Amino acid sequence: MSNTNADSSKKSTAYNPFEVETRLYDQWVKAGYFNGQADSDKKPYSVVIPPPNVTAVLHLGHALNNSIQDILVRKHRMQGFEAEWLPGSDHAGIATQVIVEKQLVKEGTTRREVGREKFVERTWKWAIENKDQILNQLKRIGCSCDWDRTRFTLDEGLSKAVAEVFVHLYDKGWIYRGHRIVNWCPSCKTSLSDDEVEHKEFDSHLWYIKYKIKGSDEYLTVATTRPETMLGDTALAINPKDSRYKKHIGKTVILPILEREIPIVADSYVDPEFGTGIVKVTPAHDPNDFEIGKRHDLEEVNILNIDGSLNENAGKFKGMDRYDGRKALLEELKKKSQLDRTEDYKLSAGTCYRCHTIVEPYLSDQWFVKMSELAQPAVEAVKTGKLRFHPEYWTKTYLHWMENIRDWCISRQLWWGHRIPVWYAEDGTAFVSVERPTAEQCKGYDPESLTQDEDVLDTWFSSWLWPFSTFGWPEQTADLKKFYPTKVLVTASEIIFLWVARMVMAGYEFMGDCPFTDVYIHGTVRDANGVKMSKSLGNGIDPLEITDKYGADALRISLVLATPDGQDPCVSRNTFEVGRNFVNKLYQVSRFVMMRLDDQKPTLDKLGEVDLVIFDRWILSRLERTKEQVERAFSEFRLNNGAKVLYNFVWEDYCSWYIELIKPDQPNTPIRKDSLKVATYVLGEILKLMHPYTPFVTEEIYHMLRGDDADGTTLSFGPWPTIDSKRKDDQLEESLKQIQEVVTAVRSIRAELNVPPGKKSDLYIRVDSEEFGTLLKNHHEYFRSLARVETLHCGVDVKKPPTSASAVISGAEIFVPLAGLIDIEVEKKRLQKNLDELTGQLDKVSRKLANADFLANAPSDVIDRERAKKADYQERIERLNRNLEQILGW
RNA sequence: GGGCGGUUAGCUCAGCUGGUUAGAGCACCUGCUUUACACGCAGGGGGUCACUGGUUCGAAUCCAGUAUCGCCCA
Repeated sequence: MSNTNADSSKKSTAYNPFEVETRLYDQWVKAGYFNGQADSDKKPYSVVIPPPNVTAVLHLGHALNNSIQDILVRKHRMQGFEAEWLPGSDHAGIATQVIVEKQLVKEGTTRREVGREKFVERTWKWAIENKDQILNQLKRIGCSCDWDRTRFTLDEGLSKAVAEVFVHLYDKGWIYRGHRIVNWCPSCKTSLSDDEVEHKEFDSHLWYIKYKIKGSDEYLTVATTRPETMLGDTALAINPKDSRYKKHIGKTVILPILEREIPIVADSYVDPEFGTGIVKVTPAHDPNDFEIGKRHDLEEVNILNIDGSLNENAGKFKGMDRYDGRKALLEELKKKSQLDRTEDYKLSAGTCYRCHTIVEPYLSDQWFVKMSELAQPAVEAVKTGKLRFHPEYWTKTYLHWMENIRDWCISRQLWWGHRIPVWYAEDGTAFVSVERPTAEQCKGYDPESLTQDEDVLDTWFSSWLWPFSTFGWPEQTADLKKFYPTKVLVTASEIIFLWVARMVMAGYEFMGDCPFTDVYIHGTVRDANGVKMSKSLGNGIDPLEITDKYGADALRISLVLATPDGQDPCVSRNTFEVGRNFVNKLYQVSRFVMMRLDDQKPTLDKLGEVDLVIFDRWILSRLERTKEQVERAFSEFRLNNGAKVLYNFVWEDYCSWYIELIKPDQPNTPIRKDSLKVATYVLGEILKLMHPYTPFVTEEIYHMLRGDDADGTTLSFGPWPTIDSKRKDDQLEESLKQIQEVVTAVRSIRAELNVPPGKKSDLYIRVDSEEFGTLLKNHHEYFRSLARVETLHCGVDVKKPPTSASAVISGAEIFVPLAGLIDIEVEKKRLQKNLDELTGQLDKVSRKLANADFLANAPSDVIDRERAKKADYQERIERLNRNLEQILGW
């Protein structure tokens, strides 16, 4: 911001992504690059998108999730796979219904007033208007989805799949209707599955209530966190082994306020340590009490309406909200002296994952899926390695849940969703069928007189079929044949149970095969303070705002660079500068190469016959190493690593060293022809390796370099760089490291002694070996401008020129004559610092080598290495000392 | 209460099967209108690797425990 003046005085050549990105994306879609072909001979690589809710707008979590998928899909498309990335969205039963209901309330009406048919119609309208919003936003960030195959969980085909699955499981006896305690959200007015409930801690109290024993003046005191449920108590329970209360078993107590007489029962569920060791039993409002009630044949008294208010069973509290009722009831108990005491208590309570209201355990008739058998093959899949999690440790979480799996409550008291395919006759006889039963199916009953179950199915009951219902199941389509099973599922950890595990079960049950082989779990995006981004906190960053500001490529690569394996990325607005800068760097170096190419035709895809100098061979060696590391990163699902490897290779090896090395001393002198070919070829490989991460800028540069018409030229189909290990040369890389050390040493001297950058200086190097000397002499034309060298003197018996600054590196002594420029104090400090460092290291290594145990036990190559180190340190210290003494003599 | 993960430079993180001079990016300091790039170049400062104990010739790395933060499950 402070250099606005500099910006305006010089025309900026910075990369401008906006025009590029929209233009290229249109081209790609028009050309059909993203459309998977079911009849292709290529091996499939298919991925289904975790369908975002129709209610969702794009947030950074989506951006990260979909960037990762796009990177994987694009890479495999380049590798020659038939890539298919199927997009879509899910109808999000509760969330969507809540939105439309709110609209109705604003209009002064309710869904019941409007009626089911009209309400569903209206919700559809809303869904159609909104369901493409987030998918369109994904286009902005460059996702290469097959848009022609976009699906919605309420599409006809997918709905048919849901009904088929319901009937299939019902026929197998794995779907049943039960009178059970479920999690009830009084705000959404529906049941929730266990996995849709989030437990949170609250500061609350433990209330001690006194129950009078009938026919006595004695009281029994009970501790409870939910006093209002007392109104539904139908017993007190004690542990049969609890000697304190044994004598009361079989007696009855009088329920305060309602004055109902209820029994005292013995049940081993009761924990004598908790509270007073006596518990109140409310079978209709607590899952454990429900079980106790079953065992003791207790009455179930429901005291709540579906909105959480107290019903007629609550006596004088009828009509009050549950918490107002609690207050009133406590007042009343106090008045009657039946509230013994109140203690502070940390309460863990379930909340609705959609609206965060505290859920109530609620007794009702619901449909359940029996899970134990379904889970078996899903457990096997992981144990046999057929299904792998990345990072691997998620396997444990998955298995733990699978092995303790509980039945799944799938009915929801909503109107928006797949209506349960069950029809009832007036006498309650139920018929389960994909469509309304025919006369034949419901023998004896008039099909028209049947009424369909009022409830709809859990949204996850449709999304667990997503990997195959989207490809046409239950029809045996060509798509299904080609693209199922999919390859990888990419998601955050929050929905491993809700979605991933269930998909695996459905895959085995209905397709006979695991729906994917790899599950890639990435972190959840947090803000700079490590707090989860959320709408309610308002700490989110809009990915489109970032895209507008920095471009989609910058957004993508920044996110990936910021996301460590399996950990949560902490992201702030300037996180994205990293990617923006990187994209620009790539663009700038490409501009440079292009300018130097002039009319030469670039050799982007292969190197051809070239005469290589050492630096050419070096960058080619580094390139191969980079390819290997990138490939490894992909195979291990460590995209973050892959991005870092590319970042370093491009910035350090390619831009800072290679391009600078081959740049001629004088401006406007052409670069050595074959080195330019190498530079161009390496750039081409960089573009390909980076294309999955930053598709736009790489494609744009590719077009620019080729100079041909953009149409029909694309990196989308590769070729993906292949590895040529023969080009790797460890020794060569070592030699280059030495040259780099020389350059760095000279630069360091010049910088620390404040030599004006424009002033060149001579360079004297005393080398230990002729070999090193020859290497430096033969190539000094290349590095002399990097070190600002006027004349190089190099050899085994070079003498230190008077008043020169010095540096000591392995195998060489470096002298820079600086008559009149040298500050003795500064130079002394420099050398002394260096000396101190080396002395410390020598000390360490000497002690090691003086240790007889070390010499006896360590492998010989380790010992040799330590000895070599020691010799090197000694040599360098000696030289530093000599140089220091000389200065002192000045 | 059970399980999982983290704790390495001011910040965000690398560091694979123990032997590296503990690295990178950002931030910071110094210098620079150097032939693509100030969204840049060069140089530099900064870490008792959470703690304690153990294994080992040798531990950031392996083991045990403690502390602390986070997530999941109950």
